[in-house]
This record gives sequence, C-alpha cells and structure tokens, in this order.
Amino acid sequence: MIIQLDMQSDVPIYNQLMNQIIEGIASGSLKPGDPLPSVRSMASDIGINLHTVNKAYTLLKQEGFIQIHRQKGVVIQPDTMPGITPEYQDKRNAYLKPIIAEAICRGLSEEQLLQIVRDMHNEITQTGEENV
Amino acid sequence: MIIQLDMQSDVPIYNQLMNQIIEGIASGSLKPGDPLPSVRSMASDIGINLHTVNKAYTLLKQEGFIQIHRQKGVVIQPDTMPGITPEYQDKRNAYLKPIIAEAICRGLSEEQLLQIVRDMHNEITQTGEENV
Amino acid sequence: MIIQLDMQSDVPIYNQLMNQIIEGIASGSLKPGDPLPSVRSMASDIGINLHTVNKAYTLLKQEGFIQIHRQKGVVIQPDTMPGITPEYQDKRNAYLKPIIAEAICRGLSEEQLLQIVRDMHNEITQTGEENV
Amino acid sequence: MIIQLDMQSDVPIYNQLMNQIIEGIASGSLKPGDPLPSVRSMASDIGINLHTVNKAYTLLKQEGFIQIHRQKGVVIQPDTMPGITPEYQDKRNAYLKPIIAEAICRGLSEEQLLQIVRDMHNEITQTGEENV
DNA sequence: GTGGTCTAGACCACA
DNA sequence: GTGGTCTAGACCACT
Repeated sequence: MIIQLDMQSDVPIYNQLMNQIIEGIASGSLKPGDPLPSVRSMASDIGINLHTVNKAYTLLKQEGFIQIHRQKGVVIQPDTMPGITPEYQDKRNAYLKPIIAEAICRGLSEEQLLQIVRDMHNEITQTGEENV
Repeated sequence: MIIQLDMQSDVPIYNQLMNQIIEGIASGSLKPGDPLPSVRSMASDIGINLHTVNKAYTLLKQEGFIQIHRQKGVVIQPDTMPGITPEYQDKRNAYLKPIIAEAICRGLSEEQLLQIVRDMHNEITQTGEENV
Repeated sequence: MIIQLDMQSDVPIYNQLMNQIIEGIASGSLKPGDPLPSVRSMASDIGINLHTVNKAYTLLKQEGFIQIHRQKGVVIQPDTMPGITPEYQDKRNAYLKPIIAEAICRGLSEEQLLQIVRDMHNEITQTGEENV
Repeated sequence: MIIQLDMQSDVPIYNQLMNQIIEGIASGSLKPGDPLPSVRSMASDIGINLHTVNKAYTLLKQEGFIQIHRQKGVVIQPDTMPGITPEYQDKRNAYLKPIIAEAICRGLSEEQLLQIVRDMHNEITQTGEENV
C-alpha cells in the first residue's frame, strides 16, 4: 500500500489519506481484516505528524471503514463494510452535482461523462488485481 | 435564478455560489450573455458578505464562465464556454476518484453508479427546461 | 452557563465539557439557537486548551446538538434536536446496564432506583427554570 | 457464566469484565460464595491478557464484590455485599446524570425513561432466574 | 476574529 | 508498543 500525498493540494492531508485508504479498499489491495500501520509508523512512513494520521484513522473508524482495536492496532473492517445510508447518498450527490454541472458546461456529452466514470471505475478495480 | 446556500456546509460559501451559477449555466436557466446581479445586489439578495460574492465572481471569470465589465456589469460568457483543458481534467478526476472509490466500497455496482450519474445529468438538464 | 470541570476525573475533559453542554440544553438554560462562546474564549474561560474545546464542539456537532457556522460561531441546534436513533439506544443501554447492575448488587430496590432517576430528572429540568 | 467482550468498544477490557461479573451477581447467576475461575484460566478462557483479568479482579476486590484467597482462589463475596456508600452514590450520580440529560435532549419523557430503567432492571434480574 | 489544519512534544491507560 | 488525551504554537481560509 503506497500512499501518495500532495502537500500543495487544498485538500487536507488527513482527507487525502482517508481517500487513499478507501481507494485501496475499493481496488482490493486492502482486504477486509488486513492490518494498517500504526499511527506512528504510518506517520513516519509518509512523513507527516502522527496526529494527522490519527485524525484520518478516527474518521475512517467513525464511518465504518476500519476498526481500531485497543492497543492492538488498526485493521480494515472485517465484517460488513458501511452500506448505502441516506447521509452517504446526500453527501455523494452534493459532491457529484457540481462536477457533472461543470462537465456539461464544458461541453461533455452524457455519454462522454459516463465513459469517464466507466474508465475510472475500471482503473480502480483493475489496479487491485495486479496486487493479487 | 434562485441561489440556495448551506451556511453549515464545510464547502466555502464562495464555492457554493460558484457551483450554483455553474449549475444554472448547465441547466440552461442561465444562458450565454445573460446578466448576473452586481456584486453588491447579489450579496444583499442572498445575505452574505460582499467580498464573498466578489471572490466567487473573480474565480468564475478566471475559469472563463463569466465576463466582468466595469460599467456593463457581469454577464454569462457570451462567446465560447471554457473547454476541456488538461487542468480541468486533472481536477475533475481528482475529485471524481474518491467518490467512485467510496461507492465501490459501499457496494454500488458499476451500473448503479452510472445510473446515478445519468439521473443527476437528467435532473440538471431538465431543471433548466422548465425555466425556458 | 457555568462550566464545572474536574481535572482529576478519569472522564476526559472534552467529554465533561460535552456533558455539561448537553445538561445545559436539557435543563433549558441553553435554548435552541443560543450562541456558545467561541473555542478560544471558552478555552480561556475554563482554563483549558482551545483544541480540547474544539474536540468537544466537533463531536457535539457530529451528534447534532450544535451547529458550527463558518466564521460566525457556534449555536445550539435551532432546528430539530437529534432523536432516538438505534445507535443512541445501544450506547445508552450499554452505559445504563452496568449502573443498574451495580445498584442491584448494592441492594437498591427497583423502586429506589426509579426514585433516584426521578429525582435526577427533576433536578436537571428544574435547574433550568431558575434561569428562565 | 459466559463473558461477552467487545474488543472495539472504548470501554477498557478490564472494565467490561468487571461489569460482566457485577451483572452476573445482580442477575443471580453468580451467588455469594460461588467460585470464579483463576486469573490464569479466566484469561485463557476469554482470550485476553492475564494482567487484564488480574486488574479486574483486584478492583472488584477493592470494591468488595469478591474475595481473593491465596490458595482457595477467587469467590463471590460470601458475606455482606458492598452497600450504599457516599463514594458509590457520587460515582453513580456522576455517570447517571449525562445519560438522563441526553435522554431529555433527545425527547424522551420522564415516564419513557423510567420504563427503560424498569425494563432493563427486569432484563437483568430475569436473566438470572433462567440459570437457577 | 472565527474555525480548520498541521506540527510537536508530553503523559497516560491499556495489553 | 499502541492509541487516547492534553497542551502549545503556528498558519491559513473564510467572512
């Protein structure tokens, strides 16, 4: 699991880290039950403060993507991944809408847009298969 | 053009305002050449700070969605809308990837995901037709 | 709103602060829409670090008891307070069970236990009436 | 006596273990004079660290719920159970108050709250009768 | 001036 | 050694 952070991005580091881990799960390179590095080792691995890692882990735990075991470490949610909650749908649509709107403005057709989504979907799911 | 802002959202107000205007253009309720309220009147209309509106307008101008004329006021880009630039593609993909990854984690199939995009695309483009 | 913290308690400070605010709401001394001190002023008022206050506020926001407006400050949830969610019920029962079990062990009758709850309920709700 | 631990809970393991034993006493499934497994066997039974069990036992002994004899092992307090001490009352009220306050905030009436306590009281005392 | 983020260092409870 | 908490100081975006 290689974490790539953009320190110049306007997206907070803890948020980027969360996204990378979620992508890892989506791609299959992180499987349910897999251990994650401790906050300290993850922090030193990617060169950021341990509190930033801690924040990312805590939020991922709150959303149900990982489990934090007391003094044992962190693992990818081994039971059921979080499902399609109304809050998730609201959040997802709120983030998706501006993207689609801008795409329309810039002249992308519906089919082009769908193709981009298809490509990115395949890119994510196929990334993991290499690691299997 | 009705602007809906969520003051509690973590999305900055100026960003929400930009998105609303872009959605207006995408839906067709704002057409090329259409005038936009002045910074001052927009600010008082929706009850936010003048500088916030100014920031939104300036950024929209930078991206090429609107034109700001000193005397004539603000109008939707009457000439060619901004196209598919590499910067746009990078930004779009950067925002799209985490959304798709999380959708996969939560068990959405590729087809369900595409359907959501289709629905939202139709929602945006049809919203405008009512206003024609 | 007077905040009383026990720095010696095993209950984390941010947790005590959350509880005090929730009690304030329950008693009616904090009403929906009422403003709360900024993280900085609350922190200096009660002599703790602003990050600790921030943590309490953030968690209260996540649970829906308060709203954090961007750059405007913090107010008690003016709309609908959080309701009876399954997660709340689980958490409440998990905390309540050991208390009731120990009470039984120590020889409290069911009626005595209920009376304690009644008394405490009245104590909380009447505290606020003085402040009306 | 079946011990159920939640390794992901924020409640320390030794605390959960204490609570389970107290609930066992409250329900009657553990009676005064009944033997408890040794620290060693309890630890291996429920798959936790020996020191964790030791800590739970020591605290239970301090509070007077069990007796620890060097040779004879561990037994539920055969003489008088700990009573209603001022320290107990303070601790109980400190834990009870936030629960009741939150219940009020979430719209539970006093009667609903009392009913929850009644139900839980019956749940605990009736659980034991099955084991008699 | 407000909250949000990041860094840093320290202590503690837990296992 | 692990995560949890608290403190402290700094910078930034937003309004």
